[in-house]
Order: sequence, then C-alpha cells, then structure tokens
Amino acid sequence: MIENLPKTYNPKDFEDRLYKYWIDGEYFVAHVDENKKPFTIMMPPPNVTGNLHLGHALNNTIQDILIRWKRMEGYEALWLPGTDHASISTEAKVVEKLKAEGKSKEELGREGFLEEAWAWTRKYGGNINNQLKKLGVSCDWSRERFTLDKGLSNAVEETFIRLYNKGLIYKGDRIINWCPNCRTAISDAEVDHEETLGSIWYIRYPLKGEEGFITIATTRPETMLGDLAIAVNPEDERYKHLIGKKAILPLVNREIPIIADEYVEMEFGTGAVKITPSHDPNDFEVGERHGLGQCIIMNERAIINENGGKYEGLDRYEARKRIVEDLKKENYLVDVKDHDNSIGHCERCKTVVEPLISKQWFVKMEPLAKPALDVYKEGKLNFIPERFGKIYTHWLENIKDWCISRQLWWGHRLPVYYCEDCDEIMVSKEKPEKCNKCGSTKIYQDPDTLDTWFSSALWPFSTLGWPEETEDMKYFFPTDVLVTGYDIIFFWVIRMVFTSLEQTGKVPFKDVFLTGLIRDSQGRKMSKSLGNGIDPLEVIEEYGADALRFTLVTGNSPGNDMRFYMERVEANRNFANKLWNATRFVLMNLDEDIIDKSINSNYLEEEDKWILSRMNTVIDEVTENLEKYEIGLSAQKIYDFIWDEYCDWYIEIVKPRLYGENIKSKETAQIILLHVLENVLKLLHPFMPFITEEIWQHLPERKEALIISTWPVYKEENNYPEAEKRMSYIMNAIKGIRNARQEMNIAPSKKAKTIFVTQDENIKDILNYGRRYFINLASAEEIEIIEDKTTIGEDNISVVLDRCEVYIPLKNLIDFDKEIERLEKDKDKLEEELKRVRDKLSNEGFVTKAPEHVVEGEREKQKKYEDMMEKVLERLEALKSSK
RNA sequence: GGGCGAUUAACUCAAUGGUAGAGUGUCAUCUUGACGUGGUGAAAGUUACAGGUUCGAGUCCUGUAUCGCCCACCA
Repeated sequence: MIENLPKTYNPKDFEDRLYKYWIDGEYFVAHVDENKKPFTIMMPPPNVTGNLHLGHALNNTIQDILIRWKRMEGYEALWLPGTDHASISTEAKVVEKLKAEGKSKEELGREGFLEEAWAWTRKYGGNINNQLKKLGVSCDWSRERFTLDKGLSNAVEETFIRLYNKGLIYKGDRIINWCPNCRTAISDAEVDHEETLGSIWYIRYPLKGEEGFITIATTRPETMLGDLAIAVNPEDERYKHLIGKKAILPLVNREIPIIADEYVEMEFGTGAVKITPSHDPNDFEVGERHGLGQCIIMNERAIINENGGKYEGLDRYEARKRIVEDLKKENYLVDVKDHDNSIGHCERCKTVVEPLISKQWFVKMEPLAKPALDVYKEGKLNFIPERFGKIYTHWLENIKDWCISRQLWWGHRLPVYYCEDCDEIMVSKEKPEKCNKCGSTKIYQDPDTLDTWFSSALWPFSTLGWPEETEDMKYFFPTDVLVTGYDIIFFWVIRMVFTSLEQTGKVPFKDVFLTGLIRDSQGRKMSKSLGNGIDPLEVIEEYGADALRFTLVTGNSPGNDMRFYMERVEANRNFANKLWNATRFVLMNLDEDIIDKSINSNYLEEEDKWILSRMNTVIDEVTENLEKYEIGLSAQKIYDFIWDEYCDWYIEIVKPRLYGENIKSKETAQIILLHVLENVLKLLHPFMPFITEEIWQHLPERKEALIISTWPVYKEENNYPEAEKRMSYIMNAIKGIRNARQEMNIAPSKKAKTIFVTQDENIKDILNYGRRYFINLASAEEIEIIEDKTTIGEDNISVVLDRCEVYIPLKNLIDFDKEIERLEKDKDKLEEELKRVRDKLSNEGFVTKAPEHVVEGEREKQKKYEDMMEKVLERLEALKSSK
C-alpha cells in the first residue's frame, strides 16, 4: 500500500521540517563548479535589526523563485544572503534605548556606545534571518555576510583609499543637509521633500547713509541673522541705482552690501533677495561668487548660536517667532503672505533638515556617472520594467557630489588620519606611526563614519571576497539579476553600478527587476503610525508560506504597486488544498506495480494524450514566461493547468478507468496521473516550495529531493495536437449539455437519454469515442448517434453544437416557453458573432491585407455559425409550431 | 516647473495588434466513493474621454480629465 497524505492540508505540519531537511541536505550551498554555469543573485541585505515586512517577503519570494528555477535547470545557483548595519537607523534605535535607561551616547563615549550597539545587533540580528527562513528562502547561509564583517570592512577601506588616491574623494566646506535630530550630515538622496503651506515674509532693510529701504521676501526670516548681502538682478531697473551701496540688517544692525547676481529672478517676490551663504545652497554659491564669507548662526541642534546676538539659545522656530515679532514691533515687516514651498525632511526621522555649511567628505560623481550611463546605453544593464531606465539616466545626468561622511559612531570609520601638529591628512587602513609631513607622532583618526550606502554599494562583490581574487569572485561575479524595490534605485542600484564599474570594471548585474510597493486593501502605504501593516509571519502562521508567496507574485506586474488582500491569500491556500487533495486521490488509486512502469504510447487513450500535450505546452510557456521575468503569468498558468485541466477535467474523466476492469487502461491512467503530477510539482516548486516538496516526498520511490530535481522540458513525443482538438470538441459538447440542463433545472443526478445528430463522419467518430465521457460528465445514458432527427419528438432539450445537435428527451419535463427562451438566447449570441464575422469578411481591406490564416479562420467561423444558426432557427420554429 | 505611471466586470488585478480573462463577491444548483478550503452553471464590460494610425486598437500615436508617484535651488 502506498503511504497517503493526511486528509487536510496543514502547512504548519511540515514547513519548518522541510526547511530543516533542505538545510541538512545542503541544497542551498553553491560550489564553484567549472562544469556548470553559475547563476548568482545577491540578496538585498535587510537592516540587521529590522523585522520582515511584506516588501521583504515579495522581494525574496521573487528571488527564491528565480534561484530555485535556475537550480532545477542545472545552473550552479548562488543566492547570497546577509544583513546591513544600517548606520543611522541602528544608531538611532540604540540611542533611544539608552535614553530610556537614562543614559546618553556622550556619557558612554565612543567605545562604550559601540559595545552597546554590538550587543543590540547580536540580540536582534538573527531575527530577520529566522523570519526569512519561514518564507522558505533557499539562500546559501554558509556564505552569509554582514556589512561590518572584517572582509567587507576591508573592501570599504580599500575602495575609499582607491577613490581618494584617484582624487575622486575629497574633503570640503560645502552646504550639506543636516539633520538636527540625528545630528549628522545626510546625502541629498536621504532628504524627502514635502510641499507644505507656509508663509513668505516681506521685510524692509534700511539703506545705509540715505533715506529709504530695500524690501526682500523670505520664507525663513530667522536666517537673516546670518545675512551677508542683499542681491538683485543686474538687469533690474528698479534696483540698479542701489547696486554697490549698503543696507543695514535690522535687529542686528550689521552693514551688508547690495550686490548684483544673475541668480535673482526679477519676477519673484520683490526682486531682492537676502543672502545667507552658510544656510542656503543657492546663497552659498552667490556668496562664493562675491567673496562674502560665512556667518553660521545655528549649532548642530539647530539652536541659534553666539552669532545670533540676543536670539542665542533659541530653537530655530522659536527664533523665527521672536524675530518676526521684533520686526513687526520695529516696523520692518511689510507683509506676510501664504506661500507653498517644498521642505526637506530627514528620510529617517522626518525632522526638517537644515542646509548648513560644514566640512564633510564627498565623492566626486561626474567621472563615475559617465561609465554608468554608457553601460546602460550599450544595453549591458536592463531594467524590468524598462521605464526605470529613464529614471536611472535622468539621475545620473543630473548628479551631484555625494556626501559620504556621517557624524555617527555605528558604521565604517573613515580610514583618514590627521596630524595634530600640522593638520596633514593621511589616508590609510592602519594608523600611521608618524606624520608624513612633519614627523609628529600626534596622530588621530577622523571621528566620522561612512554613509551606510557606501558599503552597500560594494555588496555584489565585497560579499565574494573582493578585493582578493577569490575563486568565488572569479566564478560567481558578475551576478545575474538584482531584485529590489524601485524606491531604492537612487540609494543603492545606481551606486552599485558605478562603484562596481570603477572597482571591478564590470557591471555588477545584467538585469534589475524592480518590484512595486505593497499597500493595504485601501491603497494606503503600510506604516506603523497607521497601524495598517500586515505581518508576513502572521499570514504564514494562518495560511502557510506557500499561499503567501503565491499571493505576492500573482495579480500584479513588475514595478507596479499592489494591494494586499487576505482574501487572495485564502484563495491561494485553497489552491494548495486542491493540489493536496488531488494528490491524495492519485495516491489512493495507485497500484504499487505501476510505479516502475513508464508511459507506453500504444496504450494511451485520447484524454491521456490530451493532458500530456497540454502539459507539454504549459511547460514550454511557463519556462518562457520565467525567462522574461513574467513571474505572475507563469504562476497563473500553472494554477490554471492544475485546477482546471488536471483536477476538473482529467481526474474526473479518468475515474471510471480507475474503478474499471480494463487492466491496461487502468494502469495507463495511473501512470499518467502520476507522471503529470510529478511534472506539475516541479513547475510549481519554485512558487510553492513547501507543499510541492512535501507531496513529492510522499510519492512512491522518491530518490532525491524535489528541490534538486530536473526542470521539465518540452518534448516532441508528448505533442498530440489531434487529441487536443478531439478532446476540446468533447469538452465543449459536455459544457453545452451541462449548461442547457442546468438552465432547464434538470439535476445532474437525473440521468437522461442523449441523442447526438450529425452527418459528419469525423464528428461521429469523436462522439463515438467519447461515449463514456458523456455518461460520466454530462449525466447522459443510452447514448445514440444518429443522422436523421425526424423521428425525435419535440419533448426535448436541444443543444446546437458545431456540426452536431444534441437532443435530450425528457417527456413532460420540458417547459416549452423556457426552452424557447433559452434557444432565443443562443440565437442572439450567434447573431452577434455572425455579424462580427460577416462585417470582417465583407471588409475588402481585411480579406486582402490580413494574414491568410486569420482570414481563413474567420471564414471557417462564419460557416460554423451559419450552420449553427440554421439549426437553432429550425428548432425554434418546430418548438413554436408544436406549442 | 519637468518626468513617469494608472484609469478594463461590484472589488482587486491580468491580457505577444486578431472573438476582453482570472480571483474574490453575487445568484442558482449539487450530501457523485480527492477536496464544501469543493463540484456544476449563470449574471456581470461603450476597456476614463476625444481624435488619429491600421484591414483590425484595451494594446501604437496625439490631446483632455481624474488619481498617484518621482525629480527640481526659485528666495
């Protein structure tokens, strides 16, 4: 007896067990094997202390599908996992924890803080990996990396030094984005702009040595404390006479020059602009051009400093309030108007960022951007969907230097040392013994750390041992595809490309598959504050990982946002249950002695050929869809094949053979049931790895795990177009009969005599062959196939098919009005179809220009519909006259 | 101010230029020996709008509307 499955599908019974089974079998571990082609994916490293959310689940499901598929196709598949130290985010969490304990970063000092951060990382660091395992990810845990690992840190330092030595990293005083809450500089990409309704204040500045004022407009009055000039457009007739003169800065009483600069738009505001070089990027440039110098008025917490005079110690917004009040009091405020403007917020903590002049480290982007643009133009880098290529190009064409230093402790410390005596800068991995320049031994390291994305940018190769020339590096790099969300194209994708081109000379991946965002059922972003987030682990707990995975990859397309519905998860769980029970059916009808037998084409019946042929097509299409990254389509095709064709048709058709006396027929049915099931399990495995492996393990004589079985391929010997045609005729006939019977309220249990009328020898042959199908699937009994319908009375349900009519005599059960109504409906449908076909065929353009097979197809349809129409009309007339 | 996307059944979404599909929901029906997490059947569409290209358009082009996203230094 063959071991059977439990009666109900319960994923919790086996998902964890199977994951352990795969791990124990080392199926996820990749090896350098010159006889095989490599296929590599680098998992986008989640934050080390993060938790799995649906975005991760989507991403990793897609990667797992690709990697499992390629593994089965015979590639040496490496999927390398790991985590990111997430400098700013982790540091913020640790600071918060310390705060709750009444401690601060500063109290602990750098060493103490880092100890706390490592403790935190060790405590929460494993979480996300364990959560990923629940999802079934088949990544190579033996190669797991962390961005702060020794090797990866070495790669970071190496890269920094190389770029520095090439002059591509520099230190400079520049306007950067400062987060007063995180108290660090952040890059442009880390600033979120938000349109906000604010005010614009019109302030008049008295002229020096003469009567009158010059009125400026500003959205940030508090920055006037740092004003070093007023600028007007050189062409502006209103102000030409004032250029070169001086004005008095109200409240502060500083003399500032009135200068001319092209940057000023005459149409905006009053046409005169206050210039605050230390607190605005444009003003900074104006200041540079006119040698205005600097006046910094805020500290790292955005609190007014000693340069702010009496406003010193006030928060920036408090200062604004007070300054506006004072201006009003002293009659400098001319007007206040509503004004929309776009305000930058820290991507991490949402605090309004402060543009601030500061000494920071930058990567010079222009020379790096060029090759990254070229490889895209040369087609060496593809985006799925393609439209993201434009976003990539646009960003690179308008790129600005990348601020990479952060005033944080958790991260890669800059490999930069200074001489205390002569300020010489020394860039090296180790601390220099003495100063290169003056020989002093008073050397200290730069306190700053690097932007997290600087190390992430190296991920595709630092993980493989670069800069060492490791075997892994030579074999697995460059990688094949990157799967990530479109929201981190700027942060990550682009930076990986230019960094890899610069350091390795290679594009790090051929394809970039971009996923959309997952939203809640109302289309809102999932967020903690809204409380609408869905925990993937809870979904897995209730419905199983396979149902979740299937939900995430169906019903959406790459790069488009999707809404998440529990109902869909449930539907996919039901699909798993369907497959589970189909397997139970197959297993309970399997005789042990068929297990070793292979398919003998001599014994194949029509439905066997049909299902083999259909399976063959599905194999072909699914593979093709996967190659084009059409994951949702491929999943849908497998779903439809399993449910509609295998379960609803093939299993139902084959039942009588399984219970019948004909041994050969019975055996063949069993062999085909098992054969198709095996192939379907393989096709479905990348999408639903757990249930398929579990079922596979219950099939007789399993020698190897499904995860390493061979991906099915199209086979010409399984191609049976004729059987497909004949079966589809029969299936259509069955549907027609079922439909008519249901509409006439004839219960399926009411078996009825069924008479087919046809003069077509071919159809006769098909129907004759298909007798048992009708008996079992269309509630037919006493099937007759005749040529002449004149002897049949009127007391029938009748169905008009292609080249055939079906009569089901049901004496005294037929409601003539209802039967007429039903046929009228058929008539209407046929009329519509006929009109469409006739219009087409009477269009000369169509007949002459459309491809021959399309025209021929329409002609055949016309003939068919005309014939059917004639029969329907005859029947209608007969019914009406006999009423 | 630029750029991009979306608009298809009640809802959520699919659909290589050739008769618009699915899931969910709805209605009817079935205790048939895998599955009620099921079977069978039905109803449900001017593919946002207006033009154009084409023998033929949900699909390609132009414009409009609505919604959404991204980028951008206009004080």
